[in-house]
Amino acid sequence: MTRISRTSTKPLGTPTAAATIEMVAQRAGVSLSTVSRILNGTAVVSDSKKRAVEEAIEALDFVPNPMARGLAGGRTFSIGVITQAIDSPFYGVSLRGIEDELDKGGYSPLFMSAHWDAKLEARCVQTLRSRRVDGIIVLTGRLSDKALRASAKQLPVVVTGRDLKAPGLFAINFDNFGGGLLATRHLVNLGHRRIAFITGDAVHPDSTERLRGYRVGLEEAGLPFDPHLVVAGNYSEHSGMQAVEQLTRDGRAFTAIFAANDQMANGAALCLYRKGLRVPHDVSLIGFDDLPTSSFAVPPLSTVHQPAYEHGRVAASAMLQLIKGIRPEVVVPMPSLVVRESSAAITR
Amino acid sequence: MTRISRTSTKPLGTPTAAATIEMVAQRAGVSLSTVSRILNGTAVVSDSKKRAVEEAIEALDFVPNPMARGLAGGRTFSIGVITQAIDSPFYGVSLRGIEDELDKGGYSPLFMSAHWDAKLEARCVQTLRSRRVDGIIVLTGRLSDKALRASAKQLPVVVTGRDLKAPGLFAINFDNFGGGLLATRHLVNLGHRRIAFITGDAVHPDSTERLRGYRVGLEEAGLPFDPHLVVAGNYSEHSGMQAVEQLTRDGRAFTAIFAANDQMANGAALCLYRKGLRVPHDVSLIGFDDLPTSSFAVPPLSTVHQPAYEHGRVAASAMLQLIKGIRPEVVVPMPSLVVRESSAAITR
DNA sequence: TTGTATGCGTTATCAG
DNA sequence: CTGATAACGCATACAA
Repeated sequence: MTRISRTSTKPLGTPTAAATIEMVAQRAGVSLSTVSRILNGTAVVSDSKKRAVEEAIEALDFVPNPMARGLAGGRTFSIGVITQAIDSPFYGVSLRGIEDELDKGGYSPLFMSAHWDAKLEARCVQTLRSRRVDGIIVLTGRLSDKALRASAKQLPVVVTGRDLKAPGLFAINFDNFGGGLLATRHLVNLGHRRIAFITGDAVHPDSTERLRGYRVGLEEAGLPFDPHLVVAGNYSEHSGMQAVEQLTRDGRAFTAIFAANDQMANGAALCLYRKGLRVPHDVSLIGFDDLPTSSFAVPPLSTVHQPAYEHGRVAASAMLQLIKGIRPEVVVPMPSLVVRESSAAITR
Repeated sequence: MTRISRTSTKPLGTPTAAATIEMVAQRAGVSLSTVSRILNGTAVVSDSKKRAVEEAIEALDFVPNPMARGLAGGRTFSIGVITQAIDSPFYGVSLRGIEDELDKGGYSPLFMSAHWDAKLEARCVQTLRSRRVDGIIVLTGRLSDKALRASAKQLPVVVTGRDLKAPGLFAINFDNFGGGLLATRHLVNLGHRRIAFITGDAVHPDSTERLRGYRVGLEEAGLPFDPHLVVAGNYSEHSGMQAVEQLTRDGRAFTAIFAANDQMANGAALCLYRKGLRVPHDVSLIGFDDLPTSSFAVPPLSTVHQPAYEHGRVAASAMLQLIKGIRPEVVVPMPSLVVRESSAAITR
């Protein structure tokens, strides 16, 4: 019977009894603080001692205890990351970018999902703060700018998808307008004149920016803006389906659809399929985001590529700089058009 | 653990510097250790003092410092979670389950991606241990059973997708065989007699189990097993495409395809589409996993539903029990058949 | 350049 | 039941 007992007095043969700085110092024949200095590069240390310490560290397989480090130094080397859903197909990629970049700086991410709920998001911030994270990265949250500013007074904050300026706060916005323009121009160039637009969640600035890109794209081409061709979605596949449903129910004539994200484009594609409308023969379709799965959709989806992984890296990099006390300087990656098989020249 | 602050007259950001136990003790007129006891339920405390302390905690908006707790108590209240890719469409849902369940017990997950690389995975374990996590959950990793057993000697380990028994180790396996059987029977019942199978990564037990389900399903129906109809994939969309490519290039006759996961099924669907083969009219298709997006595929994909969210919850729950020192007792959720529109009765 | 001493916020071990 | 007090492992002023 294999029963785990925690009460017993360690009969387990612990191979590595977690070395401490003290042990390292002893083995290297130096003081405890010298080891600490070498570890943190806090001060210059003689080469000989340095070598001795490094050897001891190696030999003892020493790894600093983050807990003690945090307690003593007031830092935890962990960054809270608030995302809306840890299983989001889009943000997931960004999380990886954050993870990778943070790791370079010796930091670890602490992910929390807010599920698109401002209240929950505020709670995430609380929890994160109670965990004493050294900073918080918010991926396009629902928190008010005001709340964000308040948080930034307590600890460094990086937020994506907004334009915002405040001390201790760094906002990174991506060119949603440009992306929207790109997509619209593509459709226009293909000869489409009646292009429907499925919006994202109205409260999202990125959604309204994409819409603006659509409007300007139309304008550029001298095409009229028809409000009836703009239907509201909420970034979910389901809303994409409903949007097409509404469009056809209302008898709107259109030859192309620009969905504010790939998920809605997929929903739209399904609805079109159900109605016997072929993509792209009967209606062209373009999305936004370029989810990893979009190139395998049937047919492969034309879309606006967002470098989500880079987004994550950039955000993490900004945080690292913020922590170091320097004003972040980052290059924000631009969206680009990806033409696949869901969009084609108009046939009628 | 985190208390939601009531509607008080206090403005948003608490400018007060993080309250400590000492401050609480002072305000409540008791000793520091009494507060600790109440916080942890370590011993019985008189009701009067208890009330006083609770009031002080509320008033000071006190939240224990995890760092100090970790240092003193030797615990961190965080659980390492090793997943293969934080942006995996399938595991992402499980992560949410883990997150939610862990939260109930006052624990936080620390996610790490191993990218299907055993070496990297071993490093994740190291990093996690250096962070002093209280336990590690491994989602279907590549680590050898031996390595896992070794880790379990140091701290509680929960692993999914394996059958394994060791002290300090709890393995949760899901019924991949049953799922494979379900899918195969479905196709057989639809009248299909030449059913192709696209395997997952050969090193994965879950993949081979699904294959076994396929074989037994064939057997049950008195159908011959044709090795030529089994083609190797690696769980990626691309490999699904290649598999169909190979099947058709070799001129194999088949009326249905069972892919060992939805991603490969999607790849297969795309390849079929390119070849002018309609789903399900010309060939029926069924996947495995039931990704969130699968119900919006064109056409919506029939598949074997895996309760991934529950998987995560179950794993986390097992970990919590392991930590408490009790032998985990969990109910493992079963897979179920989801018939959508990619599978239909044979037409020829 | 190096070592010493103090403190970080809790838990745990003792006596009362 | 309750309260001192010693760890916990490290960073950091302060000395040398």
